[in-house]
Order: sequence, then structure tokens, then C-alpha cells
Amino acid sequence: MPTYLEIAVNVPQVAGVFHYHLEGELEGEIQVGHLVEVPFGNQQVQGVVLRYVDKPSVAETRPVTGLIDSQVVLTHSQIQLAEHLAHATLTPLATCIGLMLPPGIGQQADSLYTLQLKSTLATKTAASETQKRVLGLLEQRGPLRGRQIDRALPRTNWRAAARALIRRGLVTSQPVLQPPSVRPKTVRTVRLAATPAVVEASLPEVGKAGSAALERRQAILRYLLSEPEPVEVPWVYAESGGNLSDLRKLEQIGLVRLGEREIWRDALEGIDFQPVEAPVLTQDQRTCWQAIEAGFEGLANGKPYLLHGVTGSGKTEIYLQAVKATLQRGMQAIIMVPEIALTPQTVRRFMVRFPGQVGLIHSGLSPGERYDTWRRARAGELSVVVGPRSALFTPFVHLGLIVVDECHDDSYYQSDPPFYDAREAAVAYAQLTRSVCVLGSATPDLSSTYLAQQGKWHYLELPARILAHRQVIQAQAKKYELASRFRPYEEQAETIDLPPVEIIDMRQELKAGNRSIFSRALHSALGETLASGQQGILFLNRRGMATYVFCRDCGLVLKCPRCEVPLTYHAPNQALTCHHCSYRRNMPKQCPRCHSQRIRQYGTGTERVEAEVQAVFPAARTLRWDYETTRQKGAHEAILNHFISQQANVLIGTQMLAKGLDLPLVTLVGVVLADVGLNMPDYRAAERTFQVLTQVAGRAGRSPLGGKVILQTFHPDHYVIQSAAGHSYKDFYQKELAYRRQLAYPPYTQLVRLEYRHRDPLIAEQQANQLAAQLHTWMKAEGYRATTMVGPAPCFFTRLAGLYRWQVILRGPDPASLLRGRTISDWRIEVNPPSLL
DNA sequence: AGCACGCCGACT
DNA sequence: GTCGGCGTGCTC
Repeated sequence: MPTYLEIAVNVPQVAGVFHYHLEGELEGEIQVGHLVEVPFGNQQVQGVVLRYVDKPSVAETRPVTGLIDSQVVLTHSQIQLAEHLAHATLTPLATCIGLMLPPGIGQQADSLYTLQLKSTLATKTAASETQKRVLGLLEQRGPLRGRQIDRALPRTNWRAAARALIRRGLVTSQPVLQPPSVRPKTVRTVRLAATPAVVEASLPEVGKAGSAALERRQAILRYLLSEPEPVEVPWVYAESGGNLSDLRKLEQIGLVRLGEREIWRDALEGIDFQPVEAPVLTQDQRTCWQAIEAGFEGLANGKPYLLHGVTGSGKTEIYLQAVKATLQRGMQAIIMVPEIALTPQTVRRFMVRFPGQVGLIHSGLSPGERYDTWRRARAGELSVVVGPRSALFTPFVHLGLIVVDECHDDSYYQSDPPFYDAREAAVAYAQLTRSVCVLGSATPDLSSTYLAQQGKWHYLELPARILAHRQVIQAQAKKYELASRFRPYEEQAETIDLPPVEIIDMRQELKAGNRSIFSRALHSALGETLASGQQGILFLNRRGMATYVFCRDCGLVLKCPRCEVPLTYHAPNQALTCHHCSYRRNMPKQCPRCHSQRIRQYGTGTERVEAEVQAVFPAARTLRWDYETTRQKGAHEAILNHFISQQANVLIGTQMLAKGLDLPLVTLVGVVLADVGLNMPDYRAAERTFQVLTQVAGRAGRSPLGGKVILQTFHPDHYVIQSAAGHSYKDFYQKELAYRRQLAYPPYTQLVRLEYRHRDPLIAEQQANQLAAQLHTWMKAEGYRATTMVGPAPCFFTRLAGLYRWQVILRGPDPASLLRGRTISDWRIEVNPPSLL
């Protein structure tokens, strides 16, 4: 009776699982989680063993043909997580498993195409253009793999042509499966292979008398006589002056044996950190910590903790306590951060507190380094991993804690296939592994807070801004010869209020004849800041860069009469379009409300702001921090250091400014136009604007110098502007929640977004209409009465990389269930995406 | 009729 | 990803 296995094959298009049996020497060797090689159709492919089965689902199973890595690649919990993701995101299981393998391990099947000898003649009789191109390519470059031909002949259906050639016997194809492209790094070692007495006796005979080789080999042997363990060969070379050919010669004689030892490629190697003691917690922190500590005792009921704490309230210290508790229990921790480059300060605190136990994952790692971090975690050599969303897939066997720092950040959502939300996955994974899960933010997503309010998550709050310990503050105050604006907070810490926010009505500025992008208030505040040697930040909401149309006199924004979504201005034909329903109209000559002529599109970039600052304050040293200036590796850190070391005094930037940076000497934050983001045609536009304004306002006044925020807007009464200016999350939450309920958007419904891309706008539109009709049929047939369809309509960013985009949105209690089990090829399907642009 | 090509479904 | 089966449209 053979052993049967259920295996997920690594073929991205294949959703199902398949049954195989074991035979020969593999019997008894293969475990759940192993990466194996199996036949699949005509090909050899990789597969992951999911479970043993008693009865295969088919009469005839085929055998597993090889074991690719002797260690398992997935833990049992990871297999469960992959299954959860496949279900929740409508993604094939094999694709979800692919997320969990470090890059380089997973290899997909391919074919090697070889030209047959009679080809020269055949080239002439080839029927089609594509066939001729395939033959020509093979003639020129010899046998090629499918992926190489893909690169040489993009956007051709060369596979069909190749198939015809194979049928005619002009070309042969042979299935190939490449071995993993990453392997453990090893170093050569050497040890004595004979007894010391034998070695001593052989010393005079290991080379020609008087030769340099003899001396070198003798030195090698003498050194090895003093070393009982195998020694890495570079040491031997350094000690003896010998080389590899000497070692080979000695091995031939039988005096030494060469071996190999695995070594880790460690990106943190050579960096020394002094361990730092944990500070005493404040009362608020203690309360939060006690609740989380109960989770470690199994009292969390599997519910995650939402840690809501204003900027600088000490959330990281709570995470550090949780990590400490995890390690004390012999378990491991995953710390997710939005983007390492933007949060160097947070990352450093983990490395300093737990020296030698922390692994970092970031985009700068080589595949080999990433693979080694993954292997060290699997081998139990690391206990803490800090990284972006992919850090969740670290193969820890005894996971005890998952932290999601700045959990409101959109980078936790992978917006390319396979689409998944690392926050949702983290919560699910914590439940599967019975780990404690802590999600922290100063501005949690509405949906997260809603879950906490419903009692489905635990809610913890850190309301006070604790910026530093008393001694630090007093030292700073002394340095700047100032009376501190901090107040004592409990015994050890000091607190400071969030900075005051001044709302500037830009309509009044225009009426007063000020047409500059700076209001008079911002102009004078910036002048004062520069004059007193302090630093300022000017923030632009780049997402709002899309050109919408509004009236400079009354603030009216032109919206779609059907969708209540701002219309978007398109320069080429001067038309306005709704990106939800395709409504179009011409650009009006005057404002429909106040009949002012001053109605036009709006958009401003960082370059323009920088130029403006320099024009008004020629002595200002400006620094731009945006997509353009941070493309180079290490640019984030360079810009940050430049600013922190006061080589610049005005930092002009976009979203990145809102991430958890600690810039202590910033006393002024100017938001050039607070409402741009509000007018994006997206149900979360208000939420995102509130989050970014709150976060950026939190950058000001983090030192004894204090600080203030100036918020320029055309909508001074808008609830987002008002709540952000008042630092009132609760006000915003309540108002926004009411809107969501009214408009049936999350958290009251779930969404599925289906997107189609094509070079030809007409084909994209046709496909969208066709799918919409199909969805209607399914919804009707299966009684999806509470589910509504929005669209089809062109996406907000209509054209991306030369492709036209159309979308259909499904909104209802569980729209994903309508699509589960169906295949909709060529469409990108997202479940609960954070944005509908 | 014979061939190429596109589409679809199966692959354990 | 490959393959076979099928329908369509072109050429002989």
C-alpha cells in the first residue's frame, strides 16, 4: 500500500491540488511542507506537500520524482495560512504558497526548444511570420528555453507557432525544471586526517627538500596540529602562507581532509549594538501592557489588540515589552513595519534592545541574504524578524507575537498580483498559531476601530504624547536656553500637547489679492522659523495631484451628478469625466453656483513649492523629499541625515513626511493645500486625508521649542479639516462612519474590485461590459439581492503603462463568494482593496 | 481536404 | 506552463 500525498503544484495558473504517491527511496523521506518535484502533464514541476491522504481522488496516481530541499519549506501553520489566503483573496493556492518561499527557491516549469538539423530548408517553407521568427531565433542562438523566447519575441503568440513546428518535426521541445537559484553559502574547511604522530613523522616528506612549497605545507600542518576542529581555509592561508593547491596536495597524501561548512550571509554582520535597558513604563503604558500580557497567558480569546496611540505616545516601547515576553517564553516574533527605509529609528530600537536576535528584511537585501535570513529563522537562529509585509512569511516554528506597526499604512496591501492585505493575513495567522497580535497606529483605519468598537478586537489607548524622559528634555532645554514647554508626566517622563493647528481659508487669501501658494500666515511663520534658526516642513499631498476642478471664489468642486464623485480634468480634450460611471461634460466657463469666472483645474508639485520658497526666502536651504529625489538606493537615509544635521532648514515633501519620523527640531509644519486628497474619487479619500494630515501635524513640536501647524485649505469647514486641526480622531471617526453607513461602504459592506487592462481602449470597454453582464446573470441566478454593482467604468488612472483600465466594483455582504470557484481569466480581482482608483 | 490559429479544459 | 480537442477561416 503506497503512501499518498496531496500536493500543490507550482504552476501559477492552476488552482487545485493533486494526489501523488511515493515509491522507492522517497518512501518515508517526504514530510508535510517539503518541496518536491513531480510530473504534471508532460512537464516536471515543483510542488509542496500539503498533507497525507488515505485515498487518492483518482484511480491512477503518478509518483513523486524528487526531493528538492531536505528541509521542509513550509510549516504546518504556513500551509494553513496559504489556504486561508487562497480562500480570502480568490487567489490560486500555489500562488499563495509562492509568497512564502524566499525568492530563488520557487522555480516554474519550462521547455527547452531545439532546432532539428534540416532547418535551413525548413526556414523557407515555414508557413507564418511567427514561425520564421522562431526558427531564425533558434538558428541564431541555439537551443532556448521558453522564457528566453518570451523575452526575444514579446507580444507574439510564438507558442502556437512553435507547436506547429513541433508537429512538423522541425523543432523538438523537452521539459526542464531549473534547480533553485539560491543555495546555502558555504566556506571550505580543512582538518587533519591522520594522527598527530603520523603528521609529525610526515613533515619532511610533504615537498621537495628546500622548496617553498615544503615550507608552506609544513606550516599548514603545524597550524592544524594546534587546531582540533575543522578550520575555515582563509584562516589557514593567513596563518601559513599556503594556498588551495597545497591543501589539495596534502589531501592527496591523506594528511588532511577538506570539507564544507554553511555560513550565513548576514546583512547586519559587523554592526555592533550596545544593549539598552528598557525604560520604566508610564501608567498608560502599563495598563496597555497588562492587557497584552494577558494575551500571552491565553486570555486574549484570539482577538488582536488595536493599540491606538498618538504620535510619540510610546507605542514602540509596548512592542518591545511584548517581544521581550515572547522571547522569555522561548517563542519568536514578527514585527511588520511599513517601509524600513522610512522607519530607521523604529528598526534600530529593536536591534539595540535584542542584539544578535533580530533579522532585518528589506528591499536592499540580495536574494542570497534574504534566503539566509529565511533559513536562519527556520533553523531557530533568529527570534525576531523586522520587515515589510513579506516578513509575515518568516518560517518560525514557535511564533508567539505579530506586531503591525503603523497599521493604517497602505503599503501593507500588496497592490500587484497576488493581491493580499498583510494586516488581515497577520490577524488570521495569529489566530492559527495562537500568537498575540498587536496592531498600532495614531490613526487606525476606520474598519479596524469599528471592529474594536464591536468587541471583535481589543482596544487599547495611549492618549498622551510622551516624548522623552525628563533628563533628556532638561538637557535639550538647557542647550537651547529655553524654558521647556513640556509638563511633567508622572515620575519619569514629560509630556507636551499636540501642536496647535491654524486653519487658513485660502479663499480669503485670494480675495485679499494674495495669489501665491503661501498664505500670509504661512509666509510669516516660515520667515520667523528661518530667522530663528529652526526648521520647517512643507507638505504636499501628492495623491491629490490629480487635476480636479474647483471655484476659487466659493470653493465649489465639480462633481458627478450621479456619483457625487469629483470630476477629473483631462487636458487633451478639456473634458471632465467621472471615473465611476463615465459621465462626461465640458469644462464650464463659470462656476455653476456663484457664476465666478475663476473656476479651473488645480495641481501643484514639490518643484514648484521649492522654487516658490527660494524666490521668497533666498537664504532658505531647501531639501525635497519625494518620489523623484528618493529613487536612488540609500537616498531616504541621506536626505533624512542631511535634514537632521541641519544642513537644510526647509524640507518639502509628499506622503513620506507623514511616516513615523522623529525630526526633533521641526517647529513649523505647513500643509500647502490640505484638501487636495479629499477630492479623489475614492470612498476612502476622506479617511486617507485625515490620516495623512494628522500624521504630518504630529511631526511638529517634538522638542522643548514647541511648534505649530498651518493648514491651508479651500474647505475650512470640512469635517476632515476640522477634526485633523483639532487632533480629534473620535470626531472624525463618528462622522465618517455615518457617511459609510449612508453610502453602504466598508465597514458596513465588503468590496470586490475587478480590473481589466488592454492596449486597445475599445477592447477594454467591451470586456468590461461583457463581464458586467455575466456578473449580473450570476447575481440574479444566485439571489445576490443585497449586492450591487458599480460600473463598469474606466479606472481613475485611466491609462497605466500604455494600458487602458476598466473596472467593475461589487459591493455587498460577501461579494467574494459570488466569484469563488469560478475562473475569470485575464482580470485582476481584489477583495476589499484599500482604494478603488 | 489540409493546415494554422484561437479557445477551452485537463493536468493527480 | 503543455497538450489535445474543437471550431473557424484560409488556401489548394
